[in-house]
Amino acid sequence: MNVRQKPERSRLSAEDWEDAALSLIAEQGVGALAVEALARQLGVTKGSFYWHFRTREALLQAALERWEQYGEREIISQIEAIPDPRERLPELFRRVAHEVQPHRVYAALLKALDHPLVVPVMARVSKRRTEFLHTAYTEAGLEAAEALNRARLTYAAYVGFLQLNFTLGLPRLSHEEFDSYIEHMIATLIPA
Amino acid sequence: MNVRQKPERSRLSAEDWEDAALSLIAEQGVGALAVEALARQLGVTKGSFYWHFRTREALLQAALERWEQYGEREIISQIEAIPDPRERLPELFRRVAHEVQPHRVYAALLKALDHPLVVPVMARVSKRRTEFLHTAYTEAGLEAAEALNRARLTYAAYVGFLQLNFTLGLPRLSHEEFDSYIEHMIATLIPA
DNA sequence: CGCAATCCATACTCTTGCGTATGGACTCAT
DNA sequence: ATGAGTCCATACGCAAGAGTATGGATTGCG
Repeated sequence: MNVRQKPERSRLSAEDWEDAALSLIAEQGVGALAVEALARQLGVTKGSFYWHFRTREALLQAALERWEQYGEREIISQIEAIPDPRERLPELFRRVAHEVQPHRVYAALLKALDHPLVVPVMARVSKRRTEFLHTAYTEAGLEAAEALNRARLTYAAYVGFLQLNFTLGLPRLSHEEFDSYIEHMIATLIPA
Repeated sequence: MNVRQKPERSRLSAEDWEDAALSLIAEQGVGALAVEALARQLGVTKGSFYWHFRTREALLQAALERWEQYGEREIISQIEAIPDPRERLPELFRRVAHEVQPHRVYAALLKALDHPLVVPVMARVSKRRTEFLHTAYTEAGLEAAEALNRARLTYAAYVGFLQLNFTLGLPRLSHEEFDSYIEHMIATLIPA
C-alpha cells in the first residue's frame, strides 16, 4: 500500500511522521492513530515523536493539512484542460471512478467525522469540490439554480457511494456492475 | 431531545439503558458511549450497569439491535399502502425529507463506521432499504438493471446528503433551498 | 411479615495510552 | 576534534475508563 520502505534512514523528519500517519489512517482509520503504535511501525520510540510534535493532535492536524494540500490538484486541473465543457463531466466521472488510492484516505476520514479536527477539513474539501461541480454543470448548460442542486446531488451520491461500498463492505460490486453503475450515473445526472 | 424524564423510577431495566445509549449516541456519537457517563446521566452508578450487561460492547450491541428493529417499520409500510406505484417514490422522498429524529441516530452511526459492531448493522439496513428502492423503481416502470442502478444511486445520494449536511455542518441549507433540492432530486431521479 | 431475588453503591484493580524528564548518540560547521 | 544543535531511547508520572468484589437497599411474592 505504498508503504515505501524508508531506506533505513535512521533520522526521521516531521513529514515522515505525517506520511506514516496518513497511511495508517487509510488502513486502520483515525481512531488507530496512536503515537506508540506509529513509532513501532517506524522503528523508533515515542522519544522521537515528541521531538517533532508537541502532541498527538498536532500530528493529526499536520497530516490532515498535508492531505488537503496534496489532494485534488491533479484531477481538477486535468479536467479543466478539456476544451469542450460538455465533455468534462463524463470524463470527470470516469476518471474519479477509476482512482483507488486517494479514496482510501477520503473514506477513512468519512468514517471518522466523529473527530472535531477532521470536520473542518472535510467541510472545506467538500465545499470546493461541490463548487467545482457547480460551475461544471452551468458550463454544461444547466441554469443557475438547477446546476447548484445537481452539483449537490452529484457530490452526495459520490460520498454516499464511498460509504456504502468502501467502508461498509457491501456486496462488493463486480467490475461489470461497477462500470454499469458509473454509466448509469452519467446518463441520469449529466444533461444530454 | 426526547430525553424523557424517567419519572424517578429508581429501578432501571436493560431497555432503559439501551434507550439512553441510543439517545447519547444520537447526540454525541458512538465514541462518547461510556458506562460511567451514561450512569451519571441516568442518576445511578456503574454498579447498576454491570448488573444488566456483561460489558460495554454488550450494551452497544443491544442498543444497535434495538435500533435496527424499531427503525424502518413505520415509513416502509406507509409507502407500500399507496395504491399508485408511480406515486410512491415522490411521496417517499418527501416524507423522508421531513423526518428529523430518526436521521440523528443514522447519521451518528454513519460517522462511527470505524467501530466493527456498527458495520454489520448498517450493512443490513442499507441492503434492505436499497432493495426496497429497487422494487419501487421497477414498479415505477424502470427495467431490471436500470432500476437496480437507480436504487443504488438514490440511496447513495441519501447517505451522502446526511453526511454532508448533518455531520459536516456544511452551509446549512435554508428551508427553501432544502425543498428546492428535494424537488430537484425527485425530478432527476424518478422517471416521469 | 419475611425472605429471596433483584437492583444498585462503594471501593477497589488493571490496562492503555498520553505526555514528560533526562541523558545518550549522531551530525556538521567552525 | 569539539562544541552546538539535532534526533532518539529509557524510564517515569498520571489520568481515564473498563471491569470486579462485596455488601447494602428495595421489591415482590409466599
